Amino acid sequence: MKLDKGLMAGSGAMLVLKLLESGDMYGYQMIEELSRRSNQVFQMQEGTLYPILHGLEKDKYLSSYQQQAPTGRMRKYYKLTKKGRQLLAEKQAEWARFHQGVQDVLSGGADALGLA
Amino acid sequence: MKLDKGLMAGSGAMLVLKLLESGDMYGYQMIEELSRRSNQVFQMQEGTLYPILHGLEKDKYLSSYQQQAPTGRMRKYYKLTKKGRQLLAEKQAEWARFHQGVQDVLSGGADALGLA
DNA sequence: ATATTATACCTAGAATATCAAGGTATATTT
DNA sequence: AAATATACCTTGATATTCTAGGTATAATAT
Repeated sequence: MKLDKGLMAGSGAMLVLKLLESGDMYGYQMIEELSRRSNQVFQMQEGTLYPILHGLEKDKYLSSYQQQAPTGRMRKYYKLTKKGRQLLAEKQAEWARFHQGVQDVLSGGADALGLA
Repeated sequence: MKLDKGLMAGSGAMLVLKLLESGDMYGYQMIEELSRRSNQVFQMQEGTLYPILHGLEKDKYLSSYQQQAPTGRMRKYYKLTKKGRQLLAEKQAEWARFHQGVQDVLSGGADALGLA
């Protein structure tokens, strides 16, 4: 990513799962789509993406199939499984919690506005 | 943290710097204060905190001094330097960018609402 | 025709950050 | 006197990303 490497850690899988929620995609496409949807904030590297895809497929969060592109080239498409949708829901919930925690701290504490 | 370990990666230093913006603190206190301000979302481990503090001090983002507690025990207080304030500002800006990117993707893409 | 670029997949090794689990020591509480 | 809370620290394991390669086909430029 163009961002600090550390920030991305832990979110990569969630973002990939999210992309696939809108339809099957192949790896190369995911990198472009992630960049597009994030307004070029995320420039995921192939060396980041492929290990994520292989790990998610190994654990049955994704399935894959080969399909020929109009150009004749073969592409490996990934599809979200039911288990994968569940994982996405969990990761989004965890992200919400994490994000709220950060916002609370950055705003001077959860009780900074008299909520204590 | 109670959260997925990966999510925290990259934010630890920012959170520590943010705590110190409101006043000098010692390590043990930071862990409690971070938990309090985040509504118990962040339970930073000592093995995470102390290396962060040592690294930030080594690079002059923090300075430290010893002070005796009312109990008689010695405490090691950390203080934000000018350089540290600058780093905090940068990290907060980067967090905002990152956060916006994630929100854009989770909401279906930056142009999901017709902004394309 | 040939060379370069874009597409499309992959992996190995290095760097970084967190956590688990330990250690040391003092103060308080039981 | 023993157990717990406070307060500091370090080592090694784990996880994630990135860098930097590799392979191969299709499209474009020279």
